[in-house]
Amino acid sequence: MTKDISITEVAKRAGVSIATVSRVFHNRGPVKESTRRKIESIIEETGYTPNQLARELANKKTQLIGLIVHDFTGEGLPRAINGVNQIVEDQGYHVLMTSTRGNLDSELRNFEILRSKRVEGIIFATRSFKKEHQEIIEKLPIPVVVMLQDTTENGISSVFFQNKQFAYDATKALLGMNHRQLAFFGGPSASVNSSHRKDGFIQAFMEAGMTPDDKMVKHGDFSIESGYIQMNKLLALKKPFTALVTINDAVAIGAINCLLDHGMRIPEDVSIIALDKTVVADASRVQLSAVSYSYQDLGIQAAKLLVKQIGSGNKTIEQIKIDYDVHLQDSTQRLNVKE
Amino acid sequence: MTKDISITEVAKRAGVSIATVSRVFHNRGPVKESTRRKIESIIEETGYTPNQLARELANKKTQLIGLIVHDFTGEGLPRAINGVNQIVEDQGYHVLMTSTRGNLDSELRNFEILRSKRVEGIIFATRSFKKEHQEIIEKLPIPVVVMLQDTTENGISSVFFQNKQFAYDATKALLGMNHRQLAFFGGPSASVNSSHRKDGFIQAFMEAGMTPDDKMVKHGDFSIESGYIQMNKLLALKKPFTALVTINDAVAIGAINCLLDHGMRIPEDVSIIALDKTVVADASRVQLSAVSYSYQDLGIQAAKLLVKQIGSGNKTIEQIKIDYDVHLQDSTQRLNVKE
DNA sequence: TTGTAGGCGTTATCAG
DNA sequence: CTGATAACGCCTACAA
Repeated sequence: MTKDISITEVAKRAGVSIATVSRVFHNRGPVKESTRRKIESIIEETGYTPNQLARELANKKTQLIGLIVHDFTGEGLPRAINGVNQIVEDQGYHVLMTSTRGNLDSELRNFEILRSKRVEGIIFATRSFKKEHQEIIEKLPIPVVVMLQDTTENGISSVFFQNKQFAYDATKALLGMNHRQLAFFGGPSASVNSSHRKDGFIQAFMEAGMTPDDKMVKHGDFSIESGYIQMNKLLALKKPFTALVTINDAVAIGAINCLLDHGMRIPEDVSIIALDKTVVADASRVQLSAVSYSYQDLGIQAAKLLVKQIGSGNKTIEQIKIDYDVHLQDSTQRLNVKE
Repeated sequence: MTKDISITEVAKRAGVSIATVSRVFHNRGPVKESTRRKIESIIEETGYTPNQLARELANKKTQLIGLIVHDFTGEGLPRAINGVNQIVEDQGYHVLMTSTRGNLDSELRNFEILRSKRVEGIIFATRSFKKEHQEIIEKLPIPVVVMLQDTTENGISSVFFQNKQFAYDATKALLGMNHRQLAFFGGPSASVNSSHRKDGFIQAFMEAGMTPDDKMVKHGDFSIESGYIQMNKLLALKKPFTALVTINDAVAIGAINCLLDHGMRIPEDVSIIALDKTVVADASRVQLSAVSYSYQDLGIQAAKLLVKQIGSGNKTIEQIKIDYDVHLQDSTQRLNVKE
């Protein structure tokens, strides 16, 4: 339980001025070898650590970046946060974290709080980007990078997944395997990412000259249980379908479990492709065909972009799209066309 | 892109002294109504936000707590972090987060960094608590709470799960169902928590008057895949067993999938109980019997304890054990004893 | 009701 | 080589 000691105290004990102590501590400027040693030994025995607050006040640099997220759970976000932290620490920055529970007021307040803490930049992850966000960000004297949403139109840099694009690709893959009766299990209808994925699904569908049946497009949340429930409802409709696109792997597993419980087989009876692949996918008894993309990379790119903007001082708007892969494994199968 | 403005600047524009501006901003002390309005309008139009650094320097309070974790991923930790953040923000504190990738040097360095940032307390989550940690913590002028390990013996407050106890209870439950040939799938042998759970398993086993067979105790990691691999190895031994205790639900699912792939049935052929229940458990086709405890609560308790210690200024050593439940569901079954 | 001034712990500039 | 001293932005007596 050593108490914190100030540079003045060290100087006093060494019988020198604080300027000299500072020089010794930072190895800069000339110092006579004997006094240097004297000071060093005092620093050692007192356990002196410079007060970063004072230091930061003096050079107007906090080496802090702020992070605003809904919460810290979920399959992907923690990985993204990890990516952010990794990059940021490598650059000598630290992360001040805040969570908002998705509450708009809380989000806006967090921008204020982080600003008053003089963070040098902010990474903001949100499920839905609103005008209020844009307004507050515009007034901020520091760069902001949005994660998970494309905010290019709002004049703000962002790093995000290509939701519509990969949903389109995945759907095309199913169509290419001769499937024509497709279902889609989305997330909450309020989720922007979910609706973009739905858009991709529908676009591929329509380009194939078909009109999607509203009844085949369901909404739930991102959980395994939700997949199970949605599938139960779908089966109750007694409408034929040969393939399914799900918002993520958890929902796919729920759907698969439900199908298996009804005595159906994957992929013989139904082909399934998931639009997100996390560790949960490993739990599937059928190797899941899925679109995958790296949350870690999402965080890394966001952090790199932010640090770059902090360094260059300019706020040019950049847009970074994270790559994805469509992996076809055992849960999808070519449909034999019966004439 | 409003620039940050200082209190001096506001005072200048309002034609008053900074003391008056301060009074207005904090609503304290008497201020003439007209000058108050004048100042308020200037604060409004300049978007003045007090510089927390300067403020904190002046009152020697940062309202910051530090968090040191291995990384931000995993099933449980993000929930714990969420719990921490929730409590801490409610109390007007903020969290400075650092991750160490399990590297000892990095852990020690993070203590120094956080200290120099003058956080008022630290929450440290680690997989193995070492002497080096103890030494550095003892020298810190601020309270530290360790999460996930019992560090009472090291004279440091901690909040943790009752690993040995619940492993013992779970094993007893199986023994109570007449199972006598038990296997145990642990995590990495270096994991302290894993070895405590193994201890509980072995103790229950020995209390029943039996000696555990080393071959039936396996080590891997915490993943679904690891469960699958360990089960494959176990089956290769061709040793009979009727029940299995796994380090967590993911490993249980891997083991179950492997058993199902070998044409065996759960729980008819093997009863399984997992020593941790997270969202992954939902993916199991057989409702998993498992021990469950709240990671969120772990974080909440740790944060509450830390805030309390910061407030009271004393560093009394406290120990908080998180409660658990043993839920017996469909993956375990009473064994019919054949005479 | 308002202003002055010292202090918080550093950094940095400029004399000695 | 070394030491004053003015910032940095704010708080808080204490004076006026």
